[in-house]
Amino acid sequence: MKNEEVELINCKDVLRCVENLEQPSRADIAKHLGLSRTTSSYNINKLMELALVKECESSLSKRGRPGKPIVLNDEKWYALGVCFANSSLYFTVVDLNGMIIDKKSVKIEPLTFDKFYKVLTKNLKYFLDKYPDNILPAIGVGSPGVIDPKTGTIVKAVDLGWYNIPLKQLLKEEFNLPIFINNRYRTMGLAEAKQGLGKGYDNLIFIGIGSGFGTAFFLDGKLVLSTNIHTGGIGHIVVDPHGPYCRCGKQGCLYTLGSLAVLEETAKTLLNLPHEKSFLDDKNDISMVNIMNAANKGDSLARECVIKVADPLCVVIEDLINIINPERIIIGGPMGIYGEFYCNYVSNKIADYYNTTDISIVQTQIDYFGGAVGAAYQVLENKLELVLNKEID
Amino acid sequence: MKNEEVELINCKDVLRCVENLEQPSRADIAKHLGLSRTTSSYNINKLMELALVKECESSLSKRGRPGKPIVLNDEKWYALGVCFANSSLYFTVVDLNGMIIDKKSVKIEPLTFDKFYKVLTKNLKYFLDKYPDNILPAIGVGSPGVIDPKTGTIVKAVDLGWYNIPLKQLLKEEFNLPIFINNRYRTMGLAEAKQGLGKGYDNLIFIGIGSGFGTAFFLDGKLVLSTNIHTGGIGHIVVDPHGPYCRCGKQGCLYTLGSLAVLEETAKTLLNLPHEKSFLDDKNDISMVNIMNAANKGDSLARECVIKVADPLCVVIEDLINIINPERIIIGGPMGIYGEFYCNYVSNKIADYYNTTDISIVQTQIDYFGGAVGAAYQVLENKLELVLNKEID
DNA sequence: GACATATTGTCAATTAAGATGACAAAATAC
DNA sequence: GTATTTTGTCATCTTAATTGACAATATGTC
Repeated sequence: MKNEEVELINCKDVLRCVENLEQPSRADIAKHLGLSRTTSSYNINKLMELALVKECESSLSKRGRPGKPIVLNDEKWYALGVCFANSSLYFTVVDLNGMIIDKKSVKIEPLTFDKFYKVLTKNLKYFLDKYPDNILPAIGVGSPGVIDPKTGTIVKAVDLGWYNIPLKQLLKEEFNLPIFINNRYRTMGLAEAKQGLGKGYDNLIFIGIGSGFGTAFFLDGKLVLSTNIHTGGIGHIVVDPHGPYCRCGKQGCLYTLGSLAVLEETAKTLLNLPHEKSFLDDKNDISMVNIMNAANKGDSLARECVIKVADPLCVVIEDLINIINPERIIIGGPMGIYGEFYCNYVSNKIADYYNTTDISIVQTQIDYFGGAVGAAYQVLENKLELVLNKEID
Repeated sequence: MKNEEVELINCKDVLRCVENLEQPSRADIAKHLGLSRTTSSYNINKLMELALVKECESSLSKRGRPGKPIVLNDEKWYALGVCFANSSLYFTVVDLNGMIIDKKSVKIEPLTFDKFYKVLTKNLKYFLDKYPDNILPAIGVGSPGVIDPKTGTIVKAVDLGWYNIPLKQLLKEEFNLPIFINNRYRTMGLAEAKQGLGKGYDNLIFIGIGSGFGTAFFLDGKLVLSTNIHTGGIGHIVVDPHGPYCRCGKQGCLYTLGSLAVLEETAKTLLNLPHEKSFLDDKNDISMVNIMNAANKGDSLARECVIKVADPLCVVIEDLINIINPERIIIGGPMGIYGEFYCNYVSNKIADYYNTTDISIVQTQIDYFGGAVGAAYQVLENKLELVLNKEID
């Protein structure tokens, strides 16, 4: 290992300490890493020069000279992240703590790749120009579909009809900056893992549910990149071998029984049959959001629809628990965001079989902008190298 | 990072080069790691003094002074591994290449923990005494049941009636050596990943099938420790929600439909009904091994039995493919070892739905001693620290 | 309030490991 | 036979972590 690398590693370790410990002093960090106070101090001073950390006022003090508490510097550097979801591009600018400084969403109409790319680049330029001295020189992206994070290619996004689009390369040529791309449910999961309901869990699954199903696995504390790249993901796990045929070639997979489309169709069918009075009777638009909201308020017809799509999800979640044994599963994406009753139902049903101290199932806390925050976290994870102008991929 | 650590890391990187490259010279290693030839040489010489590597005769040569090829030294250090399977303890002594130098198996009768522990310690002592100057100061163990590798506890081994046994601590006190413990299917998987059919695959699943089901996941090139520690593993994935009740509380899980016991019961049932002539008619003992062998030879009644337990396995394997997306799945453990037809049937059935260039399903190549070889690999992975007398756990 | 004790952050000097450049050794190319 | 290429090693240099000393600054105790 080169000396240069060693210094980078030490610096990174020190930076991680600042992130993970509670306002540590130089001495605390030295103790935590087994380094000398001198080395800790040397690296902290270097990080201060780079404006990645700063000293703040000491609060409580014990016997002895009080150490100066070090925290992430939230005044100089920001990270730019963008995520495509809900037919819109969501842009966020976050500080080093992942707190949103600026944000914007833009509807893509008509929904073509050309329009998407035009809005994407135009707004990225807008934010890069708006904070010329502050934005870390990189862009984080969350995209729908099957993404290969190494090459930065959208391998396929079936619903959009996009295949083999080298988005990373396109953006790299456009902006001459390092680009970090991952599936949008991976970036949403990253946001939850870093600052949301996944914080502190070493073994975590984030399930994103919208028109399709996506997952982010965190095992032994790290986001697993290899899973679910090329195959159908959990959406094509068979729940009922006698169920409806799917375009994947099998019958009764989760996609055919538990998707957003099934929820909406079920509601329409039930509303056309004789039924009790329902909130949904008044609505012109029988959308997922309306059904979820009605179910949350206690509407029995809506709840019947939600349960119909939640039961197949429970089967797949049980498979996930048996195979992966996560400590927590977070249900996110559009159905998770609006599905308070949906998530509670799944959580309670799983609690019938599994001990809730071993596994908790919770509703996501982040909205559509969360995917963009997670995309920005991909940049934040490389902040030191970016500020030092190291080569990244 | 302490200077000491840096040296260890460099030394380890160099050692890994010797393992992974084809007889590299000092210069090859320097090039591969981006180090200077001086540093590469320094570390190789250090490793030679520790008797972990050695020079061998150069074979092919290009223009210029030929480098001296470096290989693992298979003459000085051995690793001791033991695995409990098939009511027996399997002991192996392997060299640094993982080649078996010495082996022994002992049947445990009666099958109690006291007897197990007595035979275990007695034979470990035997091998430690037999190679007093050669055995790396550590012991690798593969055990049935749910194992927590961090604490080294057998959390539960239901079939044996063992609960919360601190095996690592017991052996540590007995031998005063570092102990590495993992589930036996994890150690079998490790052997396959290191030297068998899993070599070269970054994303790999080993499924061990005997009285129960166990798995070892290798993701992004590393054995995942967190999965399947506390829950039922793939054995309790529901295949048919209307199937037989299981002690896990659910109906139709893999354990109730695809286990060794189901195979044997199915054979007994079919043999009592009117049937074509079968090899099994002559046997007094309708055991898994006999059924598998008959099926391998083409016996139709035996094949019917095998297919009955293979079909549920296929369902679970499809789940695994959808969730994990491995490049290869290796079927091992007793049913895998004897199940040539069984494995081929599963492989062919999966090939109907998935592209065989994306995913291959193969029969294990290692026998019962493989679990002990894998257990020894746990020691080999720490050989440098062990020889340097570094603290391990 | 005075003094002892504890802890922090920094400095100069020391130590250690990787890099550099030179050079002899040992092969092939022409 | 000579030029060319590549290897492994040596002395020297560079760099970053450590050590030990010391001033600064807090609390605890009498």
